[in-house]
Amino acid sequence: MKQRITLKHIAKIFDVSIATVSKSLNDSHEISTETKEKIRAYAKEHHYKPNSIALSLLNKKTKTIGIIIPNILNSFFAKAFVGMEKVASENGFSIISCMTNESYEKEVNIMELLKNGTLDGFIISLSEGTQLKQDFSHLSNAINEGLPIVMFDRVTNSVECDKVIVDDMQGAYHATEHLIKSGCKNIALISEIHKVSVGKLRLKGYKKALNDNGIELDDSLILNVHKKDDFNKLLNPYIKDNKIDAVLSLDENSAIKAQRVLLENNYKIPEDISIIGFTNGKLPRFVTPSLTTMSQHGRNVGEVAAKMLINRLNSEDDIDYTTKVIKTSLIERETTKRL
Amino acid sequence: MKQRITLKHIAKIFDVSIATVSKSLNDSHEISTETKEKIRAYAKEHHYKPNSIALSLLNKKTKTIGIIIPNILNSFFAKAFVGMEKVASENGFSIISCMTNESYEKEVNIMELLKNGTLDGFIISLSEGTQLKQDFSHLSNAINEGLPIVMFDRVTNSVECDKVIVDDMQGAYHATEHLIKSGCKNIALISEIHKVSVGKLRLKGYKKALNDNGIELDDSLILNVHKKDDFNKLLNPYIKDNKIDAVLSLDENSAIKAQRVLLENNYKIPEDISIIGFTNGKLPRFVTPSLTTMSQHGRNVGEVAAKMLINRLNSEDDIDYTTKVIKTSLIERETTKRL
DNA sequence: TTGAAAGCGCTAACAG
DNA sequence: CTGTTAGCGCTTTCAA
Repeated sequence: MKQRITLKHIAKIFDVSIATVSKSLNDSHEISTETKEKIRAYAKEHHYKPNSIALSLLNKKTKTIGIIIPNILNSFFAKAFVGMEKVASENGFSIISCMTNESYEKEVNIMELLKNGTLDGFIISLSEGTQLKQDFSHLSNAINEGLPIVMFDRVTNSVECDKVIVDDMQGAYHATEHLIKSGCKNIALISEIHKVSVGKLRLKGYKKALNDNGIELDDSLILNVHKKDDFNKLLNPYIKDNKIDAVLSLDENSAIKAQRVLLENNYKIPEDISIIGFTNGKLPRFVTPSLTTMSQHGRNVGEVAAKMLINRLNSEDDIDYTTKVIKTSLIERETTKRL
Repeated sequence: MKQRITLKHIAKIFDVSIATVSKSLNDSHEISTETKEKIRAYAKEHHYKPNSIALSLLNKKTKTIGIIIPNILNSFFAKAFVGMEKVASENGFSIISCMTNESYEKEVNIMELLKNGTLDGFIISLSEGTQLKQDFSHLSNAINEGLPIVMFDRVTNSVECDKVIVDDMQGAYHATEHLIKSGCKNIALISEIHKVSVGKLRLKGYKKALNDNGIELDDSLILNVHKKDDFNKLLNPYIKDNKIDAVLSLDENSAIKAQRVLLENNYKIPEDISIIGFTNGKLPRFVTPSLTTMSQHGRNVGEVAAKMLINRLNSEDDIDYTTKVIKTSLIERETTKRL
């Protein structure tokens, strides 16, 4: 195992000072072309690489950003992550990533751990636990300590910072209206995410769409479910009495689960029952019949978030905080009737 | 924005030396309880955090590992990533992650970039480009420079290092034999990954299983496809003449794509045609009929890989390189007949 | 054109 | 018990 080569090594070789070597490698005009060339040649040949830890210590900048997401197995977050990684790497930033698994404690611990000088800033989507607890001091502390934060998707008004969100309410409104226009009147709403901000906003959009279209809200059609719930049992009451003609799912999984149950009960989709889901991963595309979904453009969300943070980090002066809204779009597939 | 608080600050406050403060906070017995307590109290109150960049420079250890994967949107890699993140965080390591998008150049660039002192070691699954080019010098260089590497899943014999692999050949063998035992004789093999090591191994397992069971290999049943290929066209010749009674897919997507086409052509699954796929993400579970797959236990692979690297980093003396093999297991669902 | 010195934040050996 | 010093690898005055 070779020792990593440092300025000191090179200095010794040529019997010059460390400063001379440093300046040579930085192509300073202070140094004679001759020395510069021999030093640079040597450095190249021996694959000299500046130690970025030393540089970080000196510059108080690490060119690294922390990305904190609830769960990378969720395809929206995965896509957002891909977008961030792309933008970061294009701009010479590295990414340190962590998953909270929806836990407030993990989120706080991670942030405490990473507020140790290794990062220039954070991009975060709040954990469910945090949105329940409504305690954001770990975030505001970070900002106070000079670590800028960009929040995306799951955000809070209680912290002032840059944000990238999806037009959740508008998206759900649009989806609901689409179902109504295609003739559906009894639209069940299924959600695994009623506890987080985006879930609440989407619910609002659903209600508003019903209202605007003169359909009375039937609370019994709103199903707040849990990941492990048995969809068969859940949906049975609605299926038996033909109570519903459409399902709007607010999260990634429940649309697919509902679809399975409906198919098993020999419903024709979309003739008998239409379905629209949120989050446009592989699942909706490959399922049979393929699922109409609201795309949240995860990759785009990620790109924008990373750009916002990097802009702030690269700029000298303070920039006003802004919130960018990414438009959702309805991807029509086979679980909805054509208008 | 508050300045980050340093030992120097605290030293000035109490008019003691920096060393005293350092020792106090490290609970050195050299310091009087009195001073120790007042200094620690102050530090706590003001949320003092040691600057880990400075510590890294001093210790020449960053407690950070780099994870390089082809693509996080692949659910095997995503699961492996989750496993690594878990183990790393349990052991106080941070993770810097990058995606190569299957590109050799990106892989090399990333590694060059990260060989700058920010990392203690790498965990990598080779990009398709690298496996095609068969140039691994960026990896062996890293090892020579004292950066240990653990390779997982897509590995190469050309580099000596720790490895975690899946028993790909055995897995494919098992899957093929399962199909044979359930009465299938004409088993089409579809693969998007014929260019990478694991794809080749799985192909071997398929061939061996046929051979061991007295079925002659029919090369025309081996379909090397590309992501964007139209599966309808691809499968048509086989479907038309009833040439196949089973499909074994070696990658994550093609099983599902094949299933779609077969369903559209009114085949009964598994009665007419059985299907087995590789990689056990959400897709196979939620699809109708649900898909029998070989699970590669991605999370487990990731955990083991991270443990291997961390063990090596934490241990003083050299450890012999080892290769761990994670067993695949067949998850029987609805696309195969019960034996 | 080159070098000496200071400093980024911290620890550790050694002195006092 | 406390402080001084040196040093991790690097850049940047300032002096020679």
